[in-house]
Amino acid sequence: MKEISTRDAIVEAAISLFNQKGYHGTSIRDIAGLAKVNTANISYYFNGKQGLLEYCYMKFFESYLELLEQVFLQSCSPTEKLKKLVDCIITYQCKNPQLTRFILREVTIDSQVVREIMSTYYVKERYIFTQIFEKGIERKEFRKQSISYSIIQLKGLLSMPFIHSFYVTEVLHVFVNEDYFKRKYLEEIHRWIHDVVCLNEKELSIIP
Amino acid sequence: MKEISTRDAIVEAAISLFNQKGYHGTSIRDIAGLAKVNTANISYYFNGKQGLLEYCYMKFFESYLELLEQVFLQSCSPTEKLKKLVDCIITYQCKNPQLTRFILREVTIDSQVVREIMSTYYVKERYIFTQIFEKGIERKEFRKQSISYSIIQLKGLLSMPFIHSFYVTEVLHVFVNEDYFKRKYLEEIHRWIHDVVCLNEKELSIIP
Amino acid sequence: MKEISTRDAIVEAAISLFNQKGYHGTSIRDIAGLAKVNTANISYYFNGKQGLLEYCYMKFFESYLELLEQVFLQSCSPTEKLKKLVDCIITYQCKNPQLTRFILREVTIDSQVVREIMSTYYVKERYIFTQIFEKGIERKEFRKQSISYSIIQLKGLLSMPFIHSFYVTEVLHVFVNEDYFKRKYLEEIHRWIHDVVCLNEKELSIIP
Amino acid sequence: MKEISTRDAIVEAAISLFNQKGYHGTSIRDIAGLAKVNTANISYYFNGKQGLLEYCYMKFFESYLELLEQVFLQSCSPTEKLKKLVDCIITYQCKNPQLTRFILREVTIDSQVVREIMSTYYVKERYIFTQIFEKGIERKEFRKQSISYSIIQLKGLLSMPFIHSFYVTEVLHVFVNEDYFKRKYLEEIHRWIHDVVCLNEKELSIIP
DNA sequence: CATGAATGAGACTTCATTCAT
DNA sequence: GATGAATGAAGTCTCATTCAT
Repeated sequence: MKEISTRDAIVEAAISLFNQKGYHGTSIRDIAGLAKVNTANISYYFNGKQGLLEYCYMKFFESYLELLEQVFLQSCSPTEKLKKLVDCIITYQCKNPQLTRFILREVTIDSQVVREIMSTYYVKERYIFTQIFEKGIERKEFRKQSISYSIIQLKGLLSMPFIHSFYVTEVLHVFVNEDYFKRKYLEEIHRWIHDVVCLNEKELSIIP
Repeated sequence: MKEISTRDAIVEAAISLFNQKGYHGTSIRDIAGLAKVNTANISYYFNGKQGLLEYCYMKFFESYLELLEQVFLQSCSPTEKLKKLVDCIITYQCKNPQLTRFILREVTIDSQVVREIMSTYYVKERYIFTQIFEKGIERKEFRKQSISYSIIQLKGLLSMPFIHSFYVTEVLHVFVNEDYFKRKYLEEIHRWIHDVVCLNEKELSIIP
Repeated sequence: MKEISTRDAIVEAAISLFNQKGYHGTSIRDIAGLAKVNTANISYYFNGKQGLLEYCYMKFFESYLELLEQVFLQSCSPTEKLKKLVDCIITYQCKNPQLTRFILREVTIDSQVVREIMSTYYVKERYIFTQIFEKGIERKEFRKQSISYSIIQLKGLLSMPFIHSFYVTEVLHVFVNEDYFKRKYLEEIHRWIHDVVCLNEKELSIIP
Repeated sequence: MKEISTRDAIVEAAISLFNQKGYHGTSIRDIAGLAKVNTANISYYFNGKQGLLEYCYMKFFESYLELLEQVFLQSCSPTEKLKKLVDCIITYQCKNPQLTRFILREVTIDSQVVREIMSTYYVKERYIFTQIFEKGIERKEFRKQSISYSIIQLKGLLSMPFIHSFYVTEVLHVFVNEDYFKRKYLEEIHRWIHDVVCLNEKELSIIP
């Protein structure tokens, strides 16, 4: 069996601890301790703690956006595409709950790196969302709506159970890591898409 | 003019900095510097940095829950009550955007204090939400639904623009602190209540 | 009933805490807290923590030396006088065990104040001891001996149970504050005086 | 020449300063300064100031008790054994006067660590003393006596010149670090053993 | 590739003291 | 005579990083 590499051990430990205690609340000693490697390796491999954080950002956003783009390029109706996108994101986040939570939290703090992420990854993400919404409205599948405000809602729905996983578990007793959650929650978002984003029959019938 | 007290100056500075850089990313020197007071005052008044954090938690949640309870006791239909509650929360959060963001972020990190908040304030909040949803379902104003999953969505919608205010501003160019935002976003949540939470006519007509 | 004065409350608290935790290990807040007075009073009455310490030194040594001098002036044989002195010192120390312990410990640390105490009080004490020993030797009540070395022994015997009261209680289960201890221990020192300091019959008989 | 290790330099400096100014009166900056090393090394090697203190305790008591046990296991008469023990202890203390003084003083302050020392090292020490005294009494070499009270006296004699070395030097002009002192003072304690602890001929002749 | 020693910077806290009241 | 606010200094400790090995 291949032993886990020092590098990977560090990343794994870092994600776990950044998730639990936040970036600033975690020391590289904690990380090295959990990963059972020497502290100096963190500087060696990632050029310091900051570098390790940036690596985590990259790890998350590179895959995340690749996923988005892949779905975006598929040819299907806007409604279908939006649903697929949502499935995809929830699936990705369910697979990486710790990384997701910590990134969603950390992205909340203003810093040079975060600004760069905003202006690259998040702008791309917005582009994709916007395109879908615009096409949907144009094709009369979607209700006329402020796309920005719809994105706010969508992102709220998509991130809530992950960033506040602690609340969801402790207070609502809903377990995000169970498969049941994923299916059920996707249904809920699909309903939101159908009832809030799309034109429903009632409204349709009003239009002459 | 009344001079601002040392104590209040500290709280104000703390909220601003905790919001910007996170609790762990902020030093008491930063806080004391911004508040233009001596560092030792933080220990003097709040029994240390941790105490200052706890004071902020209390400051936020005490008012927040008082608000919720006030609305909860009003006598009106569940739909009305839910709308009023949402208005109330958004108004409160708009008035205290920095405090809100930092609390929403910090509550994400597991710690003894956060567990206590979960088991007091958040449990009360859930109780209020649950009561309203149950009454709404009972009275056939609301669709039959999993209340927990509805709360997840609602809280996602309510918190998103505040916790991710940076994203909302920089990427979507929506300005949370403008009055326009509040009116517009409330409309959106009302729509969610109407289209997703409530029984709409279509469904009603199906029921014999 | 007369209420205990602020001043006295401070002294009492200080002695107790200096005894327990040492001078440097005690903060004036601790003292003020125990005495239930405001911290500023310590500076007010004693001109700071250092002043309070010096007051304690004085309180101990003034009475101590007065006692010694009183006994010294009595007219009786050197052996009797030495015994009386010992009784007196042990009685004094038994009455003020906390003060005694803390002074005996603190006097161990080199500082300006301690040097002054050495050169006043301790020099006087030595004078008294020396006089008695010299007279005793001269009168052939005492064995010929090095007075300095005898004083070392005597002071060791006199201070041990007080400075190491903790050890005496915990390890040897001898209770210094009981009246039995005082009687018993005085007997022991009297025996030391009789068997070690004095010329005993055997030796006497050798001398022609 | 072998360079002194950082670790050893710290210990040496600590002993010197703890001796001079007491544990609480010494700052780690002082220690690091004297040892000419970085302050952080103290936490690095000893896990904080408290850890350094505990190391000093161990350093003293481990050797001390090893010595005692070694002597204890020799086969000779109780009187001889007691004398050897005393020689041994005085020699050890003369070799480490600073460490001895500071330990004897610090052990005077109640704390968790001190309690542990009492219940391990001091209990062992008492056991050894007690065994010797019991055997001595049994064999009629020693006078019938309260062993606890004899131990108090013995320990008083053994520790006095070290814990109060400052007094001994300044007031009595006896120099503990000279070889003459050691020989002379041992004689004195031997006399105490002979005249106070042992049965002397006079008393022997009384017993039928 | 990996380690342990060592460091300088900076964080939090406590302390003794002062001052206006 | 007594108090509570406020402070500057100092103390301990942790942190991220570097370097020789």
